[in-house]
Amino acid sequence: MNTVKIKAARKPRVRRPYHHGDLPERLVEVAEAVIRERGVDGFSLREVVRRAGVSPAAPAHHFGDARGLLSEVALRGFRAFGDALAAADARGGTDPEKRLYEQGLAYVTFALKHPARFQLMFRHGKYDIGYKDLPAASERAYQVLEDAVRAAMGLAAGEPMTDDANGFLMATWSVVHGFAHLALGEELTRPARARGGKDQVLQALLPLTLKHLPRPKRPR
Amino acid sequence: MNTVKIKAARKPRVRRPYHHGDLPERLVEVAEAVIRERGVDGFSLREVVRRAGVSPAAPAHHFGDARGLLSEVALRGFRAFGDALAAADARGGTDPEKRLYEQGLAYVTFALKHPARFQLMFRHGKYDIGYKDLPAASERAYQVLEDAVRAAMGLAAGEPMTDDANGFLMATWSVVHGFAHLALGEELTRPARARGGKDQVLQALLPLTLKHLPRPKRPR
DNA sequence: CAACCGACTAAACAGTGTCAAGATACCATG
DNA sequence: CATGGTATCTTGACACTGTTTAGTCGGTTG
Repeated sequence: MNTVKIKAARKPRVRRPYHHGDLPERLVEVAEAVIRERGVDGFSLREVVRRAGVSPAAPAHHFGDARGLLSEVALRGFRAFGDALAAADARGGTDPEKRLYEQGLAYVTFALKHPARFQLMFRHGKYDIGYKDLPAASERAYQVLEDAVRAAMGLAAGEPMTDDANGFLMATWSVVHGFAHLALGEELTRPARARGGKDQVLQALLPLTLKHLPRPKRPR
Repeated sequence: MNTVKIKAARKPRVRRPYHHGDLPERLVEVAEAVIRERGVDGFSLREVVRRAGVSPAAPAHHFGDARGLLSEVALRGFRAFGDALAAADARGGTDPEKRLYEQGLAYVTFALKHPARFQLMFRHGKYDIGYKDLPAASERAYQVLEDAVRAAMGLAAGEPMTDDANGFLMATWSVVHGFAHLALGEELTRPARARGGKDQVLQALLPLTLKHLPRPKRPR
């Protein structure tokens, strides 16, 4: 509500906002709230501007179009995602298998705790894949996984990935990614299947699944 | 273009169509073509009626609203999907591991050969989950997988699924489902990662990944 | 033949994203 | 301190979307 207007006499070069405090920031927050409540498909730029109390054309100058705004949201999602994976990796210490397990746990946990972000991140077509340093943020999250895989397969940092390592990586990634999607799609909690909510999925189903994470060094 | 009008004097009870040959059928075909070309998000009911040459309100009487039409498309997708999995399962013969491998292959192949269908099927919110016998069709596809898992884990048909069996099932499902999603999202074919198109994914990356399908009976 | 009914059209409505003009508030400069 | 200049935002409009309402047509049936 209150627009901040104080503290204008610091440095002359700081780009201070306008009517609205900091509209771009506010728009991103509101956009995230909207997809949190209405889902990625339920997103509406007009709903965002309505909540932010500005005109429908206001976001244009900052983000271009709706895709631009969603790209910013996705970028932040990838940053937070990469952070979560890196933290989990560190939690795994020096044991490659533990690092991968922790990453898998964190992967699914992130997806279930921030479903809107996660679903947007993997819904190309809703945002611009090349937006600002989104490619870097996305690639960084990927690298966290690849590094742990390299350690598990005994590959140095510079060495090229072998076919085996790539297969191992893709299988690991696929398990956690697939589990996240299935859980978010309520596929795992149908009446005929196991029941329970998100907590049950995370605490019971996920560990049962992660027992079957690929193990390195097993030929044929 | 040509509406079929011949052969009207068969049986008096057959519900014969109207202006348009068979509009419901035509709408489903066109709808599938639209999502094939424009993606699930690019779907537009008005584009469908435009191509079918009817008014925007025409689908209402047959399918209610747009969700209804997409539900029918999804239903057919699940039927074809279940058929493909069952055929692959049969191809696996009596070896449980082979049955699961073939199913995994078929799962991803279906996703890459019919991306529009597949993506719609797993995009709840775009269609009605309880539409007609869609639940049955979806559950049937699931059962094909569960049956093979039961065989692999040595469980009889009536026996309840154990935690181990469920974990094994979810892990298997997650790998192929995740791989399909990653492949469709172009995540596996980024410049930094492995290159190549769909064929390369199916022929090179997928086998590398399926090597790491969960193996039954491995405790801890 | 008349009445009926399912299938479709025509027209309209509210909602969407985006664009072209214009107004406004801040900024640096004279 | 006044004065442009410019980034920021508003207003109004446009084309598009899905859905509803009322009406019309086609074919069958009593």
